[in-house]
Amino acid sequence: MQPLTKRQREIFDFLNEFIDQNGYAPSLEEVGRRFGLSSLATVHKHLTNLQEKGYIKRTWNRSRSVEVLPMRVGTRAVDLPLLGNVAAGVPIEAMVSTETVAVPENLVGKHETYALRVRGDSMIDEQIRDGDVVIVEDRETADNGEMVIALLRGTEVTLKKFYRDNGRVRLQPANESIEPLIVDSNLVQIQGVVVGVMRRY
Amino acid sequence: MQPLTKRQREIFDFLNEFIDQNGYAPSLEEVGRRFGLSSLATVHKHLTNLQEKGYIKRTWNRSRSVEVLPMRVGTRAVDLPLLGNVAAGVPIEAMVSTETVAVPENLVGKHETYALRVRGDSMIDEQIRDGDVVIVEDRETADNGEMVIALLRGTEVTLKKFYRDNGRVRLQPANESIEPLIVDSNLVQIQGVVVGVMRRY
DNA sequence: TGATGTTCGCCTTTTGTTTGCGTATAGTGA
DNA sequence: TCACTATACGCAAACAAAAGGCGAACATCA
Repeated sequence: MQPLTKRQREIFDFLNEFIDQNGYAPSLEEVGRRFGLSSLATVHKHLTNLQEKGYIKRTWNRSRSVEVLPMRVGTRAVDLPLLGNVAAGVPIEAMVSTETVAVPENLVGKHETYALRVRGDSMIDEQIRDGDVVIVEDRETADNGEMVIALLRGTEVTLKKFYRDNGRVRLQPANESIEPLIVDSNLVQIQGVVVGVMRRY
Repeated sequence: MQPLTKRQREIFDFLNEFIDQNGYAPSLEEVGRRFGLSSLATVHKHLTNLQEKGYIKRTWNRSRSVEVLPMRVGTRAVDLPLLGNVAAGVPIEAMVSTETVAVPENLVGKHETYALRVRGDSMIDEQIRDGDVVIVEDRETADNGEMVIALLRGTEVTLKKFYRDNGRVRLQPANESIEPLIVDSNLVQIQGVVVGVMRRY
């Protein structure tokens, strides 16, 4: 990013401060007053320079439309909907609020993807603990060993590892104290496959 | 999201406050009364502007149907440098390549932050497995129970949980089969604190 | 029917844009 | 080193558009 002149730096800092304090951007007149500038053209030119150097963004001819651009331009992230909580055996508990989770886009594939918060320690043997967020890809098929969100007999929802066993399906829990489940493949419907985990301390 | 003008900000703040307090949105008349506006058209225009800028949602011709949309924050991700591998007991193995990891910015605090790939299962009891990426905040102090990157006697580097024990320091491994380490606090130097974990399947 | 939201025309104030002109300053090529 | 040039920085005035406001008529929902 291009370096700023002294004056530009001062004005840029003021913009930051003002927006942070008031929740809206200053008008040209307000910027001018702060720096003792009697002409709005001067202010206008400064803002244009700041914009050309990539520090701010403006919408043309809109009042107080200055936005400060974040300097660290990293990779993009995707906002995934946090659809609900998942715990072994209990149906997914839909959430009321429309919460979302920011996820780096390299974790997201081409399918529809959403997030679920894990409740309980039923997946502890797979190093997934209470409170973790799992990233789920919306798919109807899974490969052996993948962790899936499975719907059993149209009611029970679980998070288990998936194995195909000649005609039947084995759902292996990730907790020693829970027995694996072997059922007919037409009784189990896969809702999604876990492609990632995130935890925050 | 487009920035607001002064007036729009005031009205938006009032909407938030009102909904928060009453559980339902104000009518146009109520908004107008609050700001001393005699014409409902004015209020209506303001709400339309707020809607166009993406701050609120309305259902057409429905009473008190204003909803405040959740702020689009943290949609960005930051590229953190993947500095190396960390395993219990072995010094951090610096990586040659300048690899980076995309991390949602709400996982990153105000300190310098970097990432390390975990090697081995020494942290398995903390649900961190081989191959996981830990997000580390560059700090020199830690609170009890935080997971730290610690440098012992200037050579040995480990990832352990940190406890202060009257003048001494206890470093608790996250693997039952490894003994805790109790040392003088001047022998251990904290290099960073783990603030997050990410795994990819 | 009463409360509420929508739309229209018209007005004033606020704000941003543009043009023209001038000075100081820092770098550039001869 | 010196003229040349580009850029930053500044002023003033004219202009254009958005933002903010009014009242009245109209539509819609419960």
